[in-house]
Amino acid sequence: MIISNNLKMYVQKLRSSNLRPTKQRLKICQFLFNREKTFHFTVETLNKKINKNKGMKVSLATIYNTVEAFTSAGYLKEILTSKNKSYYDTNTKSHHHFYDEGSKELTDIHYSQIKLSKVPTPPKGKKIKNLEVVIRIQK
Amino acid sequence: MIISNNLKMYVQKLRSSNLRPTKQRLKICQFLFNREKTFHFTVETLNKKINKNKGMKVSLATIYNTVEAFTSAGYLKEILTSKNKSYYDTNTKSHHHFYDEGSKELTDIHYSQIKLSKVPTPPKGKKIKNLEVVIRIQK
DNA sequence: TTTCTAGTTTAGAATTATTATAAACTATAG
DNA sequence: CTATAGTTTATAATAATTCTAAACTAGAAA
Ligand SMILES: [Mn+2]
Ligand SMILES: [Mn+2]
Ligand SMILES: [Zn+2]
Ligand SMILES: [Zn+2]
Repeated sequence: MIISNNLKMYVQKLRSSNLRPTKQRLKICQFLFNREKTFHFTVETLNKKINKNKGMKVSLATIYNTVEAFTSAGYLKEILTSKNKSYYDTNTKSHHHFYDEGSKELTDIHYSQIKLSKVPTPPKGKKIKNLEVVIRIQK
Repeated sequence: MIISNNLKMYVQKLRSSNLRPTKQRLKICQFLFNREKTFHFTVETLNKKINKNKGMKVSLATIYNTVEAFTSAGYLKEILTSKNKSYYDTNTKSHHHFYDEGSKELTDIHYSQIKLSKVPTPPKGKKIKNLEVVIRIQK
């Protein structure tokens, strides 16, 4: 895969969600999606990594806006683990996580690695939106 | 059960955890623990309910301090559900929850109501701290 | 190509949840 | 009763996030 091809791909991807392919968004796309493995992050860590090298600076407000836009568009998934801080995941498929309370890091658990053989029915009028497990681990 | 007996009980309970039985703490104990069913709350809702009636006012700082002290003492459990807001539970036994994204309310699921027939081993050097499931529900 | 405009970026202000500070108050040991 | 460590409280500080409004820009239309 060649970088320029990726760029074109991201332009398509953004356009298809009615998001203009700005240089900020493309930079964030390259950073987030041009990788082999799942990436888990907070806005704070993403901001640091995006603005580490001396290229064009992306403002913190734009990082927030973009993460929100990408989540709405289905390119990112929000993972609820930690109180007071939002975590995001480039793996948008349904899957589970380990959450390390020490390092505060998430690790994927493939969906098939956890089997829920008994699940309660939700209260009437309500349906299950999501059944992903977060297993808290520590030393 | 008579209120005055409860009061004595809470005095014991607090003393046994090296917490002085102040009138603020006893008021919060009465409110939280003198009830049949599990109570789920945030600091915001607890503060409102404690200070609704025209009795002695308990400051927000004390609500925070007390919830923290009771959680450390094992009288309350923190439930991680919502980003950016801490939820607490008077049911300190290991159990699961429904979390309604609309009403933002928690409902207990008894531990036996969910069966995890396959659970991955944690990364080496790490152990599972907690395996409680939060099932997100919506209309 | 230039023009127009809605969408976007940005710095900074505002908001929300929580924690820290430090002075006044109080439970309780002696 | 007195001393003192623990507690409460108003308020300030911090952290994460959202809001605001002005400057900027992508891309449609002229
Ligand atoms: Mn917070
Ligand atoms: Mn927050
Ligand atoms: Zn993941
Ligand atoms: Zn519960």
